[in-house]
Amino acid sequence: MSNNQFKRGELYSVINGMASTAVARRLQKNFRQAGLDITIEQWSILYHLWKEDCLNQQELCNRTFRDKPSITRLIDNLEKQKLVKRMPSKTDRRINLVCLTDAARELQHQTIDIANDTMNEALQGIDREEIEVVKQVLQRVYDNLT
Amino acid sequence: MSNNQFKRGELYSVINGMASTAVARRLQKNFRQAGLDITIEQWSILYHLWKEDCLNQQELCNRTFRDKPSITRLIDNLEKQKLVKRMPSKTDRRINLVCLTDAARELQHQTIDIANDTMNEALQGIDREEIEVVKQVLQRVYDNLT
DNA sequence: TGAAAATAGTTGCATAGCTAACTATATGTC
DNA sequence: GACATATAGTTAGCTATGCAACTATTTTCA
Repeated sequence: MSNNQFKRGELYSVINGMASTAVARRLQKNFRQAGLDITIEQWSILYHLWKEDCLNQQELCNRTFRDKPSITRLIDNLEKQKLVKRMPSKTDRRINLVCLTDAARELQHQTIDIANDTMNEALQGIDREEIEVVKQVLQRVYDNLT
Repeated sequence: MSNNQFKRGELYSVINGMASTAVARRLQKNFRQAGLDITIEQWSILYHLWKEDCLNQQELCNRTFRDKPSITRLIDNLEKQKLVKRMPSKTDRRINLVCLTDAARELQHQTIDIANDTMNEALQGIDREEIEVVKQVLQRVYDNLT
């Protein structure tokens, strides 16, 4: 096979594995070192609820790019840890609203600095315009496939 | 919290979730539609072996950014499907060399077009320089954290 | 109004991820 | 040569992911 044929595969490798894995692991490690018993996946759910509380599960699917069973189980685990509570919607009985507890609101203050520090570390030496390009390209990749 | 405080988190969200999930799912779907019973994770192992056969497991860890137990199980599953074979190294008895079978070599031809088509679809409307920026930024993110 | 289609969420099953603890072999040093 | 240390790989336990099939509601429309 020519080298050319592997260019795309290599890019797949880059987009899919490397950076995201490294960032995720570092963030997880930094949470743990701060004594916070929370996974980055759980954090990413809380992150969206901190921006807008009491989203339903489908909305969390859309915003986190996960499927419904994944959200069901993440919410199960977050409920076990008393960080969120499922509240049945009054207008549509199919819907669960996922609402933050006080404990989760407290967690926001504990994690936001860790997340910012981690991303600053990850983005060291990369300038604003490059970051902008990455965001736009990844957004377009996503749009191309959905 | 100010909007500013969430900029980094948002970028994390973008790098970590969106594009990579979308590409992975599409690739998986395209494999399945072609009747290929293989996961993208398994494919990514084969991808490295097609470039260089008979790597040991630790080397596969390094090249795929996975940890050792993950590789152990991926190789377990690939062996079950008769796509690779563990060969004990003759010079160092701690080491397994992971070598392709004929079936896996055949699979290369069946999957390479699917992978290329998928990446072309994903990268539609994105020009070469932008792709270059993304690759370099993600590489630097990785380097910053390792 | 009543049957079909759409939507929200759950459950079962398989794969994959991470950490920690473990075995086995190899290396380095006194 | 022997003991400490490093390295390769495996196992166990938990969380997370994806798909398919399922239940329960709501909406659509003939």
